[in-house]
Amino acid sequence: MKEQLESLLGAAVATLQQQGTLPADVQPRIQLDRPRDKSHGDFATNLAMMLAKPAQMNPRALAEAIIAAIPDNQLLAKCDIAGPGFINFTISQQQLLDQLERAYRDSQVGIEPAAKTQTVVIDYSSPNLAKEMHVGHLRSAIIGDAVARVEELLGHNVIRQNHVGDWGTQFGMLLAHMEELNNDELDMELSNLETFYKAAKKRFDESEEFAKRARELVVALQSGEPKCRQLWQQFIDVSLSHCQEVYDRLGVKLTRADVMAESAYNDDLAQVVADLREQGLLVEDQGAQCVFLDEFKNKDGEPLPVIVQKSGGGYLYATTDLAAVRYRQNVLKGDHLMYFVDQRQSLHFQQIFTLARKAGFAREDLQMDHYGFGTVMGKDGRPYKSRDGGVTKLADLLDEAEKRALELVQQKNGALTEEEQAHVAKVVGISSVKYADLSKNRTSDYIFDWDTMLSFEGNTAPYLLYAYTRVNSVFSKAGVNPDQIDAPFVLKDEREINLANTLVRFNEVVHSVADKAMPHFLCGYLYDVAGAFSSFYEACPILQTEDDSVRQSRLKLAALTAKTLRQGLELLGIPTLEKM
RNA sequence: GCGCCCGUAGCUCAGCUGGAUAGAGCAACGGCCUUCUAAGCCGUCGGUCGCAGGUUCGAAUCCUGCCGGGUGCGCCA
Repeated sequence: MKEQLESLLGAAVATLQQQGTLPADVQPRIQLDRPRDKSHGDFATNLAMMLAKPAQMNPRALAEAIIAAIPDNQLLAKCDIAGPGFINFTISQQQLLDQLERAYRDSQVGIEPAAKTQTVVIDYSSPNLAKEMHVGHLRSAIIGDAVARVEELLGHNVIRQNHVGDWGTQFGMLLAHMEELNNDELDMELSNLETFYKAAKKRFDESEEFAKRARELVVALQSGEPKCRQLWQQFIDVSLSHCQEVYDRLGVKLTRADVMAESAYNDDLAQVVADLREQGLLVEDQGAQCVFLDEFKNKDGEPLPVIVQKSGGGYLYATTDLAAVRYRQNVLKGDHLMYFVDQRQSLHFQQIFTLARKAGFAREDLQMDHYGFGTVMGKDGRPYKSRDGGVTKLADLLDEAEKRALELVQQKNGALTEEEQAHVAKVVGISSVKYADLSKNRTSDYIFDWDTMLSFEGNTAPYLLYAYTRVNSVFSKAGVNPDQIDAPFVLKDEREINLANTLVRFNEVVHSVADKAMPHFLCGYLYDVAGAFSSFYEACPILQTEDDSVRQSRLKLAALTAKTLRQGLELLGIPTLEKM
């Protein structure tokens, strides 16, 4: 709808340019808003005010000319000029009805594929395997997964990349600790990577001999010593299965097949450095191989180096990331590389992107974007910590979410069987954590608060899930198949109209999520849908209605609501519940 | 010191490329269950958009300078 109107306005501008009313050289960006106030129509544009100056006309007069130049169409019922020169558009009701009908019948709920489809490589989650996943790993996994789902639905070829850290220096320490344990001890200790890491670290700090062995093992590992590699592989397997458990619980779509570990690039690192040298980009500084980029300055205003090889000969994460860019472009054939990594690494990624282009690793038209996100904070406004002050393991966090949700379910709905309660608690608990994260602006820090996220009021997962079950119960009560309502939509009540207008926005919202990699747009939208439905549900009886055509229409509105909520939540990686 | 992000109601957050009286939820207060799930709905109260300038017909939004917070800046990832 929005796009259609945009092209109508584009045509109007072109006509005015032909007529000489508007100078031919202006190329206005056509801006369309959804006015908050319904008296301002369904859409509004400030086009006349933007063009008033170049046209040397008063905005209201120009607005009239624009309206006159809009081609004949089925879309608009009314165009009004308001205020200083806004044009307010009212969409014809037939158009709204057609759109609803289309969404109702469409398997994608009216979401149109992207104009041009691309291969999108999405780097997300990417934890360090040395430790168990903790709170800090939540956002990348959840946000990245939601965006990946959206990109997929829009028809892009999505390739997930879990760039796990399995190659750093800390693995020496872990391997040294593994060596010291017999098989039984090892199995036991590996069951909790957090304590295993701490134990290894303790040995490392206390024993000089151990530290020496740890450093030897790093070298042995990276040079491919078989015994050492075998030990390492054992550790990685354990750590990856911990990750997989978390992904499965979270409903994050990553699998082992998406793992492209840092170690996988090992063989290419020397080549990366050699290529940089060949390009004349490399400078040796204090024994390290560096590239100095003029774009980035240090504290003295001098160019900042990207170190690609340590003075000892070792490689760094910058080297690996450069190799990864090359792999994603050349092997995976990516058109767009997306990185969902903590905001704090933004300088690093800017350097990598700049350098990758400069070195010719990335084509001019390769799109690379770092989508950073803020920190998860505790209620005290400090980064979220567990009670003992340490980092909270993700597995423990999810346990607590499910536990708290179960308490709620037990006190709220005694009608469910124990089994049902357990299922509802799992879904509600996990979804609450995810939704709390997804519903906030990606770039800002957010405060992690159990009570707010598990509340049934406001923009929360429980509220949305509940709204869905209310819709669903209408159909189970009526014994009607929501997909087979063969009657037209009839919109009379203002709450019906409001719900309908909300439902048809789905397509543009999903596209804006993809454009900006901002899932919270979708959350806000689904909250609007649930709110519009709840108001409708209170005010407009469905099953008790005498008039059958109204009854059918309301059922159909409910069906489309359910469909929209289900699809929207699925894009966020949140399942729906039939009852709760 | 330099770079990036942020500062909106008592609290948690929206506010999309500048647009019409700055919006939700919580909290506070008041209504609505013999009727489709009240885990809901309806209403009232609440703001100098950190401060000061500037650009503009129009600024929470863009620019500059302060104040306050976060984070990053050579061999960790």
